[in-house]
Amino acid sequence: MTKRQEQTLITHQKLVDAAEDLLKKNGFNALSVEDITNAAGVAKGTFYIYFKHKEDIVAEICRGYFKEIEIQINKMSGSNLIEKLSLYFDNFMKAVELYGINICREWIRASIDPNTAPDNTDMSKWQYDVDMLKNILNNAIKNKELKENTPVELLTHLVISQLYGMMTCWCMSDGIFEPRDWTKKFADFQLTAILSEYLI
Amino acid sequence: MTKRQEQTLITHQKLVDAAEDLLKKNGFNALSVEDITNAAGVAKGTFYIYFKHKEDIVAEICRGYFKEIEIQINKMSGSNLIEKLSLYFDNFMKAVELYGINICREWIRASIDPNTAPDNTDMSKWQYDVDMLKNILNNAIKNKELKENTPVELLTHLVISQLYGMMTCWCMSDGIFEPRDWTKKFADFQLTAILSEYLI
Amino acid sequence: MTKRQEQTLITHQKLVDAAEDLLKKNGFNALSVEDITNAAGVAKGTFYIYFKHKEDIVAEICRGYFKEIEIQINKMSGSNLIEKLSLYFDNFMKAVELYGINICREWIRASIDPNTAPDNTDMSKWQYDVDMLKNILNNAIKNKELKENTPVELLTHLVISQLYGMMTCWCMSDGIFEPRDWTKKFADFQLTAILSEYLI
Amino acid sequence: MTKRQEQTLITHQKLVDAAEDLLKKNGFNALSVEDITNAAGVAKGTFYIYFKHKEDIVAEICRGYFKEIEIQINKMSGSNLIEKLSLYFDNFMKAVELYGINICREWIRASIDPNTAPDNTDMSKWQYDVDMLKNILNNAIKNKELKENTPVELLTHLVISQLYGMMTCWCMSDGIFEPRDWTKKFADFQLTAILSEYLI
DNA sequence: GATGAATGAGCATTCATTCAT
DNA sequence: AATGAATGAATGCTCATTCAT
Repeated sequence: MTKRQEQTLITHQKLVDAAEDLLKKNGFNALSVEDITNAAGVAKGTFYIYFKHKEDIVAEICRGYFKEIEIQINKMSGSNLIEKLSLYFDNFMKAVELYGINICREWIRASIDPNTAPDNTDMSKWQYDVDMLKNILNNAIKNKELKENTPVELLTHLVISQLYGMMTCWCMSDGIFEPRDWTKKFADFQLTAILSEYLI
Repeated sequence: MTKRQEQTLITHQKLVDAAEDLLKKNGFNALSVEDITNAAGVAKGTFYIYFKHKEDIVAEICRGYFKEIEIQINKMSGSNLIEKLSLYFDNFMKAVELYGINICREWIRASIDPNTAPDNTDMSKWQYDVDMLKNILNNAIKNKELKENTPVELLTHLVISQLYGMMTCWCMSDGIFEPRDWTKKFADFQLTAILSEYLI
Repeated sequence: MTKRQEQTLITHQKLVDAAEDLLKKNGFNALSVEDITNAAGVAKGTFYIYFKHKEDIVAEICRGYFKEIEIQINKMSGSNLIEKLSLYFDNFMKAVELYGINICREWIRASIDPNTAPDNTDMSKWQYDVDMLKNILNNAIKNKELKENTPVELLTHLVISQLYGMMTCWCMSDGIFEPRDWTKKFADFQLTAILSEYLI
Repeated sequence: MTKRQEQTLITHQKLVDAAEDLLKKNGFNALSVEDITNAAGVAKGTFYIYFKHKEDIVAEICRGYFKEIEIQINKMSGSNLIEKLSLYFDNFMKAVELYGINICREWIRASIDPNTAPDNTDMSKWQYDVDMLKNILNNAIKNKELKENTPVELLTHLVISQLYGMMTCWCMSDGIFEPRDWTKKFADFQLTAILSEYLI
């Protein structure tokens, strides 16, 4: 890599780091391009070399988080279905806690708001999660862990909405609600109840 | 009531109606005080006679919706616990669909965002729901429908997060996800599994 | 008129005067809303109470000038055709000189540039002048000063383009070219030559 | 010519061609250095190796057009004065039509605006035209086609302002006004009237 | 000569809120 | 109570130009 390419990466990272910091501290509403560039120690115009719109840097930050969760999930290959789903839940919520309440608020806000990212034609995080869970359940059918007649779509939605509900309630309670405790209980408790009928 | 007091009520209602309309049509981000007063047919300054801050009118609109839900719930007094909770769910989601996606987005957005309503010292909608559900469960214990050792807090949170998760996913899917179908399935299916252990 | 309406007129005038001053001094390119409001002694936002777009104040200024010319023209009713046209020319150019080179530059610039005024659906100044001249010639035909077969359109265009050409050359020469001298010579000289064939 | 010098010429031409294209398509206001370099397929910085300022490339483009007109004029040597001037007019307007309305708008705009080209110490196009016409008339005096007492300056200005007026009106009318028709009529008609007194 | 990242001044426009009338 | 003019901070984005590589 040439020195120039290196510099480019560094500047890009400085911007992302600064934006992430500010996002964690103050949330999206208080995020301005000028604040980001000031914090990153570059000129205002530099921002627009790397991002076409203000929203794009937020999208990139979120994408980074999603990637990490995905990596975690893919490591869980060996275990059985309930363990897998429990781990999925736990990873999701661990991530949620790690990122902090403002990032999660932004995550929900952006997912809910259709006008957020003009160029963000990526599949939404929500759809992404739906697909990933469906995949896990379909694989379980293939592996004879679940019956053929399992209502994959229905179960997926129940699980997903529980997951997003946990996160949403956590944000609403301003962090008082303890997501991982409840998540664990959900897994131990509700997941078994839901799946029992279809487990082989 | 004097004629003046009447006029006051009328103007207040005109403002609320106009804001509600705009909120449903365009969502919160596109809502400006000027638009509201224009639509209501009053001067800009009049708004500030009735509401100290822009957010306050939104809070009032949401409060109206919550009230309606509460009234529905209170009518359900006769039935047994599972029926009651099923009805609660159904009413909640019926309301969600009725209000439309933009109102719900605003509802979530406002619930999530701590900076929304400066003067809104009301208990949050979320806390309100938590308390109402706890109440239902506690009453069920008193009425000997549920065992004494029922983990009320835990069950409440599981149910609430499922409820808010449904709504959140509905908004995220831009209305594709059908909340009432899934809600019904949740009630028939998951609720029984969760409660069975504690039902007397 | 109430005190309030008076104040409105005053502020509006302050803005127009300030903008006109700056336009005369620096031309359109150097004209910013902030400069205008600073010069007018009002807040930046006040500008947008009176004008939807920056260009609109320029349009209004120009409209003011056109109006004045029109008033002059309408006073000339008694005289014969050549006198009338000479006076028209002279008034036009007197106005040009009075307004100054920057106003005229803006006038030409705005007339030439189709993207200038978003809301300016007014007939263009050029078309306005064309129509006014046509009118003068048509009236002369009615009054038996000109033959029936006078090529009104052709003469109008020759005269108009001479008029605008004078103004344009004046701007190009940065004021060195003396428009009124040349205009007078044009009238004495060229106008007679052009019209002689058609005069009765 | 070395290979390097060749390359230099090629890059220079690529820039000019790209700028000319964009100018014709969108006019000057929409012309940015980045657009030019993108269209030319070179880096942004490359532009500043060839042109000190953005305006300079426009000046060069216009200069190219002027050169062409000049070449046309110089071919006309044999004919008599009226024919020569008619041809001059016709060539001028043929060029105007050929270049298109956006180039002409820019031409006028640039001629009118004194702040356009910081380094452009060239004689202006207008002055250039004035001098060329004066030259033609002075030569006619020398060749005994015109009387000694012909008011060269006056006639020059009348002719030039008619010429620029035609072009200006063409731009103002957004191309509706047909310059070459009117030009021909001007030549047949007005030119003779103006000159008749001085022709020998 | 070529590159393209970096600069930073510049600018139109929005909008919640105040307050004199 | 009602008005609507006035405020002025806030902000996303553009773009000509520079300069290290």
